[in-house]
Amino acid sequence: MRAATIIDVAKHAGVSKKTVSRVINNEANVRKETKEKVQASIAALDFKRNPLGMALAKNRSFFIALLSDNPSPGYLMNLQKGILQSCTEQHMGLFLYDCSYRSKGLVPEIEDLVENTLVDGLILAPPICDKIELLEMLDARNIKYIRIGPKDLERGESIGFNGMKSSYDMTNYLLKLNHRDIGFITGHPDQESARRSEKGFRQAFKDAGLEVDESLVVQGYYTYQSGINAANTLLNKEKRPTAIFAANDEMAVGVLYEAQSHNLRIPNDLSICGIDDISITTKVWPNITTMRHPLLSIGYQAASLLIDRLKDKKSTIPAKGPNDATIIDGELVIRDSTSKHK
Amino acid sequence: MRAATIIDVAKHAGVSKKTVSRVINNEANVRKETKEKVQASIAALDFKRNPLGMALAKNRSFFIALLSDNPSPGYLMNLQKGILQSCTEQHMGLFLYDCSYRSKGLVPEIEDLVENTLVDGLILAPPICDKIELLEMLDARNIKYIRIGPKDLERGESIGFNGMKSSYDMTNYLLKLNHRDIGFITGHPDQESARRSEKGFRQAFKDAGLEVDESLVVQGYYTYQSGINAANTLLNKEKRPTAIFAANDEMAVGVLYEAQSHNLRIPNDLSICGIDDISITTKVWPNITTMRHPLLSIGYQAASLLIDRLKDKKSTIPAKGPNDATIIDGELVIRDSTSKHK
DNA sequence: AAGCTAGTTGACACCGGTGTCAACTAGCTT
DNA sequence: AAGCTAGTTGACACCGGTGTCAACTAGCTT
Repeated sequence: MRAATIIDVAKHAGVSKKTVSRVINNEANVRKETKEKVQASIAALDFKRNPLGMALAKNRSFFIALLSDNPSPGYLMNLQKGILQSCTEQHMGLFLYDCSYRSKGLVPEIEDLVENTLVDGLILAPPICDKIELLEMLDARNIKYIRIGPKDLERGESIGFNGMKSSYDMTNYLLKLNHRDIGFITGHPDQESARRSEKGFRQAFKDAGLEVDESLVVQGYYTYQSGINAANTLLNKEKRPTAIFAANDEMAVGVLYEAQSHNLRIPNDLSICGIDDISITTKVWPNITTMRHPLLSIGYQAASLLIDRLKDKKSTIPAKGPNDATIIDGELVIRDSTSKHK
Repeated sequence: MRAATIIDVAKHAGVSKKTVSRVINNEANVRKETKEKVQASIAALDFKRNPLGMALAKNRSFFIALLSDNPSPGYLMNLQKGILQSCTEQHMGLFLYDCSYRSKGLVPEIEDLVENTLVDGLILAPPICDKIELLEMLDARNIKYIRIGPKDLERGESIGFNGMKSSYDMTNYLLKLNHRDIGFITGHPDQESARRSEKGFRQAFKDAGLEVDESLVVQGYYTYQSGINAANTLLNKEKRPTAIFAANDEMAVGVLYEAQSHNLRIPNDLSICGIDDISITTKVWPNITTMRHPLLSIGYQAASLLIDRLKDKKSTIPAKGPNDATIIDGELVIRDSTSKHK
């Protein structure tokens, strides 16, 4: 049994297919009784609009894509969930595309993706959102995008969190617990967020009139393994830190592992904390103290914003000016991996 | 700059658009020099076929959907990754759909999904794959699907792992480590996989000439929290088990948490193991011993199989008969959460 | 050279919708 | 009643491809 088309409905209702189209799209200027007649026919035939036909006619695919290259699966999972939720609500499809930030062929790769799938817009997760060549290509092709947590705010709209404040707040919390020898594991050197969190960490020390022990600041790369490595470095120092603050949870989980391997009791022997609040932080023992970055909500908002922008595609003028970013504050979530230093 | 269409290419090459179409689709019976001329024009104009036009003409969307309702994010993530990989390779799109197995409106919900997105086929993850009403609806609409790890093998093709054997092997491994008081946390009572793993557990005891202590078999639901609850029950017994075997890793992680809350040293005081080999098993301390179920590979194979079947859609006769399942064996991965019982 | 056949090509309709524009209608004003 | 205007409707072309079928062509056989 073939599905009913717009022509079937038109015949059934005794009107033209254009009129049916008007009713479907809820356009004004359709006489009330005509509208009701058509609606009755739609119900009678169980008509559903074919999205492919519409997409072709409207020259829009009703799909958006999420471009990511994030080392923390938990981070991505939450983001994706939020985006998916918004997409489902608004009857848009979501295309996932996992790319490599460092790949030389990234721009042509995405160009291909855009051409082959005809996505209407893109959501760029960090660090992809900071690939300037990519943004230039998208601008040139006039493809709308929303950046999540970008480095600069020069291009397009974006949504992100106040990474510096998160880091500042967490450091303050540790200082308040009387920790002074705090190990800090930085984020990936390529990413601006890494710089922001380090800044927040240093600012908190400064504001407290304290000095950062540079030997306790260790390079990380946002990955689990880099957390392990950094923790190993820190824990083998003659002067071991009493707390380790990792710039994201993925690394904090690595720190926890390494600390337990060193037979340390958490939080008695060592406090550990991270940033993001990914799900694994409440699955490990002990649960990890973190700054909650509401990734699900951010994904949801980013997708909603993008879909909104796609609706009024006639307006080439951006809805708001550049430098146009929504910044969301993190929230301190105290769990069992941190305690007062005696 | 508008993208080149098939008509542009036709004009450029001085042929009809049908001939261009033939070249694109690599059809036989095109004269060699014509083909080359067209290919030159395609290259010159940087032509890319519009997938929407093709989809509409062919009455196929070139999308498949993954239907899931799985409580373990790690399980799903791996499956999804494998499926996505195959889809990307074969130029198919993937639609994710997270539904609720127990929802009353599931069947109409999926019916809507299928109509609104026109997916060509479906991959059904457990436990969705066992929803008979859903399968009947899909059969009636003649929509192809592949089931992953289904209960029965009556309908369509499927791919799964030998859950009974995995459980049997793991139990044997524990027995070989001299464990006798083994706590077993079952899977979700609705899912056949739960029955199979319990069967394997019992068979191993039987084959070893031992008896299962029924008080150590506790109901679980495949979720992290159910693992915690079950572990709590087991660890508070007067006769505490020396090992706990959870029917999936998600629960095993919960067991690990609870055991550590009870101040137990793993594996010295308690051995813990699970099934699946999801990524978190190598992030917690200590890493968890498990049976590797190559979910990524299974996802990949399932998608490839489905896409294959969609290619010869003329053949309504199934490529192979019913009862047609690929069964993959798990592999014991020994890590740090299990040790010999003294 | 005529006849045949397999190979090659294009005209046309179609997939299922939407946009444009002209024509028609209803209800008002004069 | 004629004229006007805003509201309503449908014919037609189009989005970018593919399927069907008939016509044409090249190269062979007789």
